[in-house]
Amino acid sequence: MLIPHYLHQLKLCARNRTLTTAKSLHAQIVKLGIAQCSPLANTLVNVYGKCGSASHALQLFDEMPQRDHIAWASVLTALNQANLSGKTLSVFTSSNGLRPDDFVYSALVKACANLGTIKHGKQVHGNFIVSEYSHDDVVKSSLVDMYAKCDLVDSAKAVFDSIRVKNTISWTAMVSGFAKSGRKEEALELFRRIPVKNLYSWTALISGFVQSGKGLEAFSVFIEMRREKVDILDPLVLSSIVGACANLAASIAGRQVHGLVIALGFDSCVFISNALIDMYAKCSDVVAAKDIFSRMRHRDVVSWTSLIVGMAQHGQAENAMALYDDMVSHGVKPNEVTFVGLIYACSHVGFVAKGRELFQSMTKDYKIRPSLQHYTCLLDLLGRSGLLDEAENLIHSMPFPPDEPTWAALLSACKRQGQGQMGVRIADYLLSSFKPKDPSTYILLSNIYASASLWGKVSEARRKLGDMEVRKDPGYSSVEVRKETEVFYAGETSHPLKHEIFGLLKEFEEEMRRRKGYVPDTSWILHDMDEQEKEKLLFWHSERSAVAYGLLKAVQGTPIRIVKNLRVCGDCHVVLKHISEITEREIIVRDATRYHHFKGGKCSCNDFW
DNA sequence: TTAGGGTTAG
Repeated sequence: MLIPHYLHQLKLCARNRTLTTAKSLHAQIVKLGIAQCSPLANTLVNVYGKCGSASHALQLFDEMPQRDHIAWASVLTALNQANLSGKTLSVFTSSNGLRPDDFVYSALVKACANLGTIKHGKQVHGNFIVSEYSHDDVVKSSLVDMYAKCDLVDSAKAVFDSIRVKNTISWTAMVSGFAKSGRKEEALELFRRIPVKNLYSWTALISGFVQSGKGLEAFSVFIEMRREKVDILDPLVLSSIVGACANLAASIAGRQVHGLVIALGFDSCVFISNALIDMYAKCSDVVAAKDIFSRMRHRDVVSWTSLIVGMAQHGQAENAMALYDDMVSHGVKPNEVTFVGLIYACSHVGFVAKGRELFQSMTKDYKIRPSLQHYTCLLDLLGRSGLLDEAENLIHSMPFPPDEPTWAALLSACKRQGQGQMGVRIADYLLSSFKPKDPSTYILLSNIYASASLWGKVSEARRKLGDMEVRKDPGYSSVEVRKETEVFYAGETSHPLKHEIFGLLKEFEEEMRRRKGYVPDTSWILHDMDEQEKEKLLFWHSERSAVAYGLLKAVQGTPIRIVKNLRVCGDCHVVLKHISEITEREIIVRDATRYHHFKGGKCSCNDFW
């Protein structure tokens, strides 16, 4: 009677993740001398895994005099659950020829999925196919998940089609694969065919859409889910939908979702609070982000990092540094994302020594290998501070081939520092052998050639940009005024308030020309047309109409918040600085890559974008 | 004993 009793108690521990109770039960089992009973030992391994203690599971496994397939499957699963899938594969390899059963196959496939090692994954799949378990639907479900996680959605679909009895789990794995890879129609079609949907299926579709940048689609599915009255028993879907608000910079929707989070009682969940910090920061409301952070009772590295990155992006470098010191003194270890934020902050205020120090500390104190992004951030910092040779040396010494943002960082540094010769040398290389894909790189190239009077090359850069223009999205900006969002497209002249908007912008332009010596910088327009036409295009850039509308309609004294799909051009950047000074209003613009807080004639990006 | 959904950069 003792053994069934302990098995029952241990299963309760596994369900409730109570490690202390598991340890005390383990001690009693040892004292009673029944620890060698293999169902008990295997269940203990399993419980330790579920409670997140891989070391206990592994120790127990090592001490087993005999190991059956259940023991192997339990320890491999425990290692997967503790996020140690590398160890899963090495423990299996050390088995010296264990023939996997269906359970072991599942654990191995999951390990490959977690690690993203498709080479191993295909090997395991091959062995599975020729094994006596080759018809097992559970293993096939994990294979669907593995291929989906490794971006081989068609392979996932092939395995999915071979599953004889599909259940909600296998359907969900496939829906998740399609949604994450941006295959919207297939994801939706498959989702509609799921006979019994649960919260996992809805979450898979919604989060997949968010991850593939389809925030609006995610929202419409979420609304449908609410309409269907699906019980939100756990908060995972909420963190995804908060993320959708963040990516869309949809602050009104974001606040509503925040309200829902509170109403459902998930506001003390760390994951959700982290997502909310990020959402408020991305909606340019750093005060609200700080408020969420300060109310949290438990914070993890993502909580600290989200706020540090938010501050860095909004030009609050000193605050970001102070928060980092605070984080370290709280004993929280920074991760690779923390350092991206910190070095980014340094580059915006020109803290060269601090940036170099952080870059070194990352490797020395925290054993984090710098990624290409860390190098690009450091390169930005060096280039911006005029240390162009050091920046170029860094490009040659880094252990990665430089990508387009890296070259763009060096090029824009050359332009800013007036290093025409170096700029032309790099531009020549890019144009002849690199094949940039970002239109803004061609604008940069064209500007560099123009300042060196190399007109032939200017037109070559323009021609290449022209070739890709067909695919370019039309520019638009949105502005939120009194809980309503108004969208303006570039060149749009059909708005009901067009006369008021035109009048206000004309007034600003005249004042800027008279008092600030403003001359429109038409080098940002690369179409072939006369100067007057170019100035007209600049005048109707969507962010200007949006700002004018905001100034006409928003509550006096409140900041004007703009979200733009493309990057703000250099001329609009100058104009918005002037407008913020003339009107004494704060204008906050989130463009495709950066945040700009215009206030009193200055911008938080320090004219670096 | 095995399979599905979540947060920070870009």
